[in-house]
Amino acid sequence: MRVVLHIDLNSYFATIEQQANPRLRGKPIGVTGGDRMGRTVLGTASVEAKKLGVKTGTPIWKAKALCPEIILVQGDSDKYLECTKKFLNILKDYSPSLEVFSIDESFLELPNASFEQAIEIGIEMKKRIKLKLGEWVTCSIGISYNKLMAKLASDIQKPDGLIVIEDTEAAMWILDRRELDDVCGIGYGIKSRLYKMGVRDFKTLRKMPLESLTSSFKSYGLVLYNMSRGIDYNLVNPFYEKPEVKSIGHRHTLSYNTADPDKIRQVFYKLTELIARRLRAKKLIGKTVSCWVRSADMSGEGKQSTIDFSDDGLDIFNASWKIFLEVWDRTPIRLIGVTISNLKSKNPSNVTFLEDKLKQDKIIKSIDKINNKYGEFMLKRGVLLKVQPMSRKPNPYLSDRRFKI
DNA sequence: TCTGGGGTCCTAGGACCC
DNA sequence: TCTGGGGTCCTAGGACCC
Repeated sequence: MRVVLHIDLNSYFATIEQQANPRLRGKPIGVTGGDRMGRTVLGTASVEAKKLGVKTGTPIWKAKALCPEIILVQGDSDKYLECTKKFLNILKDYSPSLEVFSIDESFLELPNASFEQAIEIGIEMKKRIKLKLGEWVTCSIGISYNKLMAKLASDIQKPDGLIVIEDTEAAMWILDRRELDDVCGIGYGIKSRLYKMGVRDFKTLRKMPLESLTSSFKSYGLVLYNMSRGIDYNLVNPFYEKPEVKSIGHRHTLSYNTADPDKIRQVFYKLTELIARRLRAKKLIGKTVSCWVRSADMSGEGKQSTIDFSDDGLDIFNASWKIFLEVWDRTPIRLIGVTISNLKSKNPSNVTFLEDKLKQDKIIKSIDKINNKYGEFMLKRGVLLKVQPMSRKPNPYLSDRRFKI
């Protein structure tokens, strides 16, 4: 039996702010991003604010309406990252199998541990987190036999919880008392599709034949089928094996809707330059530029196109602006988003690896071609002589680990 | 005055090459 | 001249997470 912990820092940004500033403690606070007015939403609501119906993601104007005494605090991402590092350093002590799920959530797998030992570790962890990050910083820990149920378990008791779900029987008992979208992997879209099929809870979902789920949801049908039974085969992905970023993007909601091309172009310049700066900081270049536009009625449209690998803001601007002009119907727009994906390292050593691989691929192809034509043995020897100098170097693609570092 | 901003993953079809 | 099938790249679109 696997033992997986999910550790969730409660109202993270808010508790960090309350820890840093005693005057905020015990009060409803909301942590905001950039601007405090207009069309922005809360990054985090404190426990006190949550009690008054203000949730993370509530628009600021609405938070003020629900809770006029709410104190808005400007968020400080550097501070949170520093705290997260301390948090992860504590978790690392218990197992190398640590997956960083987000800035305030992690999975930890304890090989060869019992649930009793996991509970002890959980209690100790909580103490150490408070000691290191401050008395106000609490976490909810879920312990179970897979990631799905560990995450659900940590959600049950907030703040400062510790819940264990030991087996599938307990899992199903709990699932039957939760909403479909309480589970990680079911969001608004899938929930409403299930509702239309007459499935409103996990009990009913469990009765659905696998075939009818796969016919509606394709491969995700099996995931749903398993979910309703508390089954989840996903492994904990250790942080040191996590691949590099796959895409870098920015979106921005304008402070007011506009159809003024000059204003919009200014935003594009800003977004694309920000993206390019981040690419350069990570020594990456990207190939696919996507642009997404949201109209005043919240409907959206987007497209993508490919460019030559680049980390130049102007290249990204040109590509995204071109897409925008194709997509834009000249009505006022609300949001602009630009993302670059298909990234690779600008690092020359990696580029030579890449070229080596391309060359090797070509050679392998020609070997195969010749062999298919003339038979396996005779001609292989001749071609292999040519490959020799190249294959003396270990192929980095044979070892995942090497390639990722 | 409804609904931010950072991401990831998956599917499917068409183009193109061998 | 009429074909199969595998693989890769590109694009669109959908769904999910925090």
